Amino acid sequence: MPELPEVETVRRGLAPVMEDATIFAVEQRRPDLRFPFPEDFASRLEGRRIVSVGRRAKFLVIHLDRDPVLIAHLGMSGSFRIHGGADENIPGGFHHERSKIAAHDHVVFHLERDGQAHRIVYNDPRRFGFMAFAEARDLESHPFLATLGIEPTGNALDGAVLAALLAGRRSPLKAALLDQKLIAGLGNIYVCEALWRAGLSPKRLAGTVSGQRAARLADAIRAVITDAIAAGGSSLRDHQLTDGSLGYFQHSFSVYGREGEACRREGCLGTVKRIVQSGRSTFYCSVCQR
DNA sequence: CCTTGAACCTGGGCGC
DNA sequence: TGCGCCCAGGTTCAAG
Repeated sequence: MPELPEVETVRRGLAPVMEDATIFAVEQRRPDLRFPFPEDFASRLEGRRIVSVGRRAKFLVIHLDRDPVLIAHLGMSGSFRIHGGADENIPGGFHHERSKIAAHDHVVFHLERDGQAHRIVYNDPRRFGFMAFAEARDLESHPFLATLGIEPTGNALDGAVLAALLAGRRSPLKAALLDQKLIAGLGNIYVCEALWRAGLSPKRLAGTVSGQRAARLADAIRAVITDAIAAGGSSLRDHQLTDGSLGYFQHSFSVYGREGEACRREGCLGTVKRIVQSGRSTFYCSVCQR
């Protein structure tokens, strides 16, 4: 899935088309994804104007001109595609059969903006993604968002904050960084990459990271997220950008997916290893990550 | 409370 | 070629 940089890239692709657009029809093509769609999903969206397309951790948060707020998660394989513009039908000329539906296209949002029609298509082969409604005034306390920790973007995540989050934790550092209650938005790829950049072992006890180590790790986390967003995210398997193009950050991976290759750190003679931690692959160099 | 493991799905790649 | 197994960006839930 899409980790934070991929979701942010998707958000930036959707915002120019969705913001200020009116939703004039929603095709919901199955009753559920990971969870059932909310009651009256299509009808509660139809007729609404989109005010903003935001993001919290890996969740897209779409504000409308009145309740509900639409929360969307891409799961492991979800993606949004934008179709249309000048050649698209506009309200009144709208025909369902005009939608060219591909396998696993689960939701089609028909939008009208500045007199032009657009379709936003949500595709998700594995259906680990989901969509939900929240009330704007209770957004922060919605079950999906209430427990999320600090965003790894911006300057809020520094060494002292990170050390406080990790203090006393008995789990491996890798598992702690994946915990969305502590830092919200990191996933398997960027945790591996940040640990390599910081020179810290994924197996180290989380609670042992403090002081200079914590400062280095906080810097590494912010840097890898910033770099990945700047590159338009990573493209793995079926993840793609809203225009169907691919992100480039995967070419910058230092350890992820590089099992058996030489460590890329200057002067390090180690080899990238793959181990399994809590059921998921960890890639790291046991020589320079301690 | 903390931590771990199973469950939810489909599809691609690989070895036989 | 076909089959079975392993693997894949995440989150929720149950149990220790």
